[in-house]
Amino acid sequence: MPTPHYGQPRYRAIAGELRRRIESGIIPPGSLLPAESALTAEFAASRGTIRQAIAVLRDDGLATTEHGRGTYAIARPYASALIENSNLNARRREVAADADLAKLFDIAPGSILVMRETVTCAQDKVESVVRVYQLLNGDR
Amino acid sequence: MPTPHYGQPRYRAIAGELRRRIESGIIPPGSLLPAESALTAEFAASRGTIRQAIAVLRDDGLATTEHGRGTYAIARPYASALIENSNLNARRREVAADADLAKLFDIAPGSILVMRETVTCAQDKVESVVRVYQLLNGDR
DNA sequence: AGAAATTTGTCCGTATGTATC
DNA sequence: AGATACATACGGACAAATTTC
Repeated sequence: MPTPHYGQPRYRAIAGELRRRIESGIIPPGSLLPAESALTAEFAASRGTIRQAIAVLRDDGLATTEHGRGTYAIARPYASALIENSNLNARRREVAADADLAKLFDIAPGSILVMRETVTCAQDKVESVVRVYQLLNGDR
Repeated sequence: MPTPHYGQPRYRAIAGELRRRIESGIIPPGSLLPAESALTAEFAASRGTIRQAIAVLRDDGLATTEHGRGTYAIARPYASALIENSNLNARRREVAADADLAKLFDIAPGSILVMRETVTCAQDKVESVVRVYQLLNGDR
């Protein structure tokens, strides 16, 4: 199919469906989601779209993914935040501006900023952590 | 989001930022750059734009890409000298690791890290603040 | 212990539609 | 009109971690 993104994109619809299954217990916490290949078949979507949907779940803290294993459902929709994701690059968070950031952005300390964190690894070790702070105006 | 390519197109600005990280050792030679998806998130740009930026790096001999693996930084004996971003201010500080950083680097919270802070401006306004954290000693 | 299958990670190329400069 | 950019979506291929046989 082409790409008419009327209303809701497909990956969001799929993410919503998977979210329902997790939160309703159809996919119990700690269990594996169906493999990407299975979801591809079930939703008749491309793998990229499925992976996008799963990324939404990860971003919402509803799932974690392990290379070669699969994607696990997570119990609490919140609170785990960043902890399990240290092996994954780029996460978006909203944080309070510290004094320095407040001064730079010319905002009040404690105001909310968007932070994106990227981890660069070399030889199994964390090489550097990059944190990008931005105002959260027109972001999606 | 609109498309204000004031002066410099976005993909060139991103290429410039990545170039800086490579040439400054933030992304050491031989290591992998963050994946396209990670860069997409960090720079809040579309995949096409990120790929364009990486293409610039390849073209400049600063990176090579391997199918299925990723994009590697390449050691460049030359100094950049040429390219842009005079509106970039970087400074170096030593800071204590917060809980997240400590976990990522596998060090004790409160340990000292090097932080380099870069402020990028657009039209007199602070657009984003980038903080790069690295270990003090065993740097390459 | 080793090979094969499974599964996720990443990149490649392409395509459509929308919007702005 | 053309260049830039975003968001979405497809299909294919190779790489790497894990599991299974």
